[in-house]
Amino acid sequence: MKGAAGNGEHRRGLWTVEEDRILTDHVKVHGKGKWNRIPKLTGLKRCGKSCRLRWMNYLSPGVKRGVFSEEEDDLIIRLHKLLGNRWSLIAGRVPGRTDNQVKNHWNTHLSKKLGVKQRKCKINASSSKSSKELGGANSRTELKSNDDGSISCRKGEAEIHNVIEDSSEKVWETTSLQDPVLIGDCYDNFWDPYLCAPNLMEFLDHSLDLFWDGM
DNA sequence: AAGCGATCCAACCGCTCTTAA
DNA sequence: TTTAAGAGCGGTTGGATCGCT
Repeated sequence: MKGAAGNGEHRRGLWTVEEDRILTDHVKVHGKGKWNRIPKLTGLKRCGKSCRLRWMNYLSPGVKRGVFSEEEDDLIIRLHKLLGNRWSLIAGRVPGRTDNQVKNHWNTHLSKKLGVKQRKCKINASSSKSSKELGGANSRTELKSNDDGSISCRKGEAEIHNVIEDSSEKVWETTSLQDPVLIGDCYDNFWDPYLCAPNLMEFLDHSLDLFWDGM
């Protein structure tokens, strides 16, 4: 690994069972947040950022582990086509999966499966470098399509959100009249129309069509 | 069994955004 | 309005494991 964190003050590398236990116990008692205070309060020799990442990507009870299902793959591929490398947004629509998981899965499996060339998203709206190059906050609202078909920018993030949410609502309206058909190992207490609607991909395709028509 | 390259994925970094004082 | 701290994001790295020779 690289860089400034290796100053001897904080441990790096894989987390031990004991460290996991300490962090889990702390979050159970105090809740999430104030990550930078956790090392002081618990004695963990990890930086706050590392604690947050470990909780979000591994220890949080909502995190699903194991292989990705066909449905998840399909959903990720479609969302990536719409959103590009907006991993957190994509992960937000894939229940139980974190942005890191989705990103890794895309880079190691799906991009190969689709034959997508690895290339950087030059106008990725959340990319620190690109937003700097494009000059600040407005860069989030100007989009254009990439060679690989993904959208980099043109509509604002909120609008993209709206398209996804609209689609979600339509799926919900329709499917709530039916008995849910759970695909794969859906979570207890979690029901996501994207995963459960029989025709969910048609809805998503339709919403994508509407999205493109409006551009 | 040993060596070695390929693959996977957890973890880190640098940066921006958000929020509270 | 400014500023500092906290939170979050995407890109990248490197250690562990796998599979082939």
